[in-house]
Amino acid sequence: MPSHSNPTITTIAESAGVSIASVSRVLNGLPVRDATERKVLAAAQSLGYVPNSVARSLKSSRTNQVAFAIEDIGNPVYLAMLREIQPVLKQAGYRLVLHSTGADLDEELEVLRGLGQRYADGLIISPIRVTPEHLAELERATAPVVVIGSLPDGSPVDNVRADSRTGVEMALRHLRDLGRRRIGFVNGPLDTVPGRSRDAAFRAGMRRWGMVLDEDLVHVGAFRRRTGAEATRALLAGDAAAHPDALLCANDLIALGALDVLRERGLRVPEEVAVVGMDDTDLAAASWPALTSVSLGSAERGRRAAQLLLDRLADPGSGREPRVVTVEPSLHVRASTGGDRVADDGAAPR
Amino acid sequence: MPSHSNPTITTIAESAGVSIASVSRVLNGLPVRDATERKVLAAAQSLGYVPNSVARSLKSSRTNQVAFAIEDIGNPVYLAMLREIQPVLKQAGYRLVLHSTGADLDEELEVLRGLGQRYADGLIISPIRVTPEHLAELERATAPVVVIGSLPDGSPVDNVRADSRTGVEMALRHLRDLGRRRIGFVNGPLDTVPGRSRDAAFRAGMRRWGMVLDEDLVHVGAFRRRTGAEATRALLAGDAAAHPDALLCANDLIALGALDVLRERGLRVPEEVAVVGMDDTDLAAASWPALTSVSLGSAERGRRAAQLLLDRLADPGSGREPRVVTVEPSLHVRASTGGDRVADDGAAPR
DNA sequence: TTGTAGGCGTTATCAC
DNA sequence: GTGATAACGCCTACAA
Repeated sequence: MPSHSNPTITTIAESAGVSIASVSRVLNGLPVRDATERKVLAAAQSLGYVPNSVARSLKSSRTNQVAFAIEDIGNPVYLAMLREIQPVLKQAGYRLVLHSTGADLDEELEVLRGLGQRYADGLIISPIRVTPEHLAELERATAPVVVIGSLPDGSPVDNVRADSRTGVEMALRHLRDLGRRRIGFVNGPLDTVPGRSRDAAFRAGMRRWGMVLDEDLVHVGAFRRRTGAEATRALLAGDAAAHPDALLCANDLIALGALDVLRERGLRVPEEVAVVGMDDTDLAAASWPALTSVSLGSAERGRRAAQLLLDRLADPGSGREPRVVTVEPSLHVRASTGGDRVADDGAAPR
Repeated sequence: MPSHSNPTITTIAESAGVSIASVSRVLNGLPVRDATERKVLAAAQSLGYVPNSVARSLKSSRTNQVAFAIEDIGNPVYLAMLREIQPVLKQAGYRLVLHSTGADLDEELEVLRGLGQRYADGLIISPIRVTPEHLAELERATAPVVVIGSLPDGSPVDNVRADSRTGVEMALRHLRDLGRRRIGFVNGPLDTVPGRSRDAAFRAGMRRWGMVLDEDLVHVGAFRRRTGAEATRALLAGDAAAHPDALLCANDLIALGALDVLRERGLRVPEEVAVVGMDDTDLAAASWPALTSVSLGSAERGRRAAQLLLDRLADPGSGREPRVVTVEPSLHVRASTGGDRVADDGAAPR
């Protein structure tokens, strides 16, 4: 039965009748006489020795931890990132420290500053908004940081971006090819990174494919189901001739709300109104009709971010140029725009 | 501009012209002469000093970290736990280390053993299966552990349980009250904790409410959408008189698969077949018809587990009896059994 | 009030 | 090959 207090190399050294240096050597596989090795291993075994990672970290100044900071893990987009990041880090021998900051900018900055405490060797962060304070903290960060989300050119850290512009273009082109011309757009808040970029993408995309943008068909609310419902009600309020024949929703939750109201009004989807969501979360496949959705590649963004960070960590000779990676979007066509009616198998088994 | 190498209390001491002890005292708010305090704070400020948490941990033998280990964060049940655990720990000043073990029992045991490395002050774990090895490791754990999921009586650690028995009873009673008698059951693997307990709960529940259990209406597969679809097809294969008039599905994903096939066959839900899921995930509200689902209180289980652990951590005088907490289930009635047709707002905004 | 010194558990550099 | 011994950065008796 192993003793209950924690054995250290000193304990083992005494027990085995050697010096702590020899114990350390054995435990680290350095050359040692056979007999010594045996004695040490036997003692370690019988005492139930486990190396203390904190002491190791102090000596090596490496924690073997990487932090990942996001606004809310409940958001499927961040969850998708996390699911990719986790195994990549584990594979490389790093533990994952998870920070969920809430919609609080200060907490986000706090995480950035917290790096100075050296509890982690690096950080992956997907900021809600990028303020000058963010850039200042990134500048002075004492450990490698990778940012998921767009950063101004010339920013000092590695950066993994989505391409919502192209993603929205794909969706609009799909709708145009289906003969739709009166495209409604339901967005989240314009003072968030995704809200603003999706708004810009919608405007650019409409122009790109030569469609007329009717401001009456553009609604802004929250990234929630309720917004989708309310906006859709509003869009269906006036003259039928003015109704949209397609809706682009800035995320899947909004699209679900839109579907609720279309169903309630007896409008057929996609025959009368086609609906497209964004982010391609599990909800898209769960809804009925299943939702066509633009994927901005969250999973891949997570994976790429983790790889960039590991790369930095592996190469101590830093000073390299910050790298920018842009992940390709993709369009997943399902029943809500007339695509495949066979449901795909959801992602998360139990 | 702060120097780029890391200032330590030694650096500050030199810069301020005092001893490291004084620096430490100032930083920890111990009584110091005013002038000293000023000098030290000024030096710390201008050098951009941040205390090194590793060194602190080595000295204090507290890491201010808590580990949370689950099979897969993609599983909404574990995600719900995580979402509750995280803020509770943060509030108490602990960082969260996340382990996703995959379906691998060895990795799970590895996490338990890893506690010996002292990288965390405590652990919350929700094991896939509880083997004798698990119990042995729990016995010798060097830090407080809380297990989410049932443990044999007399196990040495705190334990937060679901009550699937009562949850299933609620669902079956609901179906019986709707006049349903031929209840089908679609389950996941029987060699998993949830699979086994849900099977037992179904059998007990049918007995409890005086309904006849027809083994032909019981199907076992995976906890996936495909299983729901396949089982439902099989259940609808024979004589119409033998078809079930209600389906209890062991999780929401299975229920979605059942809905797919019922829709494909033109069977009305709930009029011809009522459907109930389990776990009450976001998918339940997203589906159409929205899914009635049994919640086993994952969120609350997470919260309670975190509280139990904090409790242990706060009270160094340990040796207290292990505590067992059982969380009440609840039934969320929606359209798939004739409940409210108004969709609720999904959980995760963006 | 302040400084010196020892120790938390490891690793690594010396001599022997 | 092995054993003292000095760090790593911090806290804290103890002595001044």
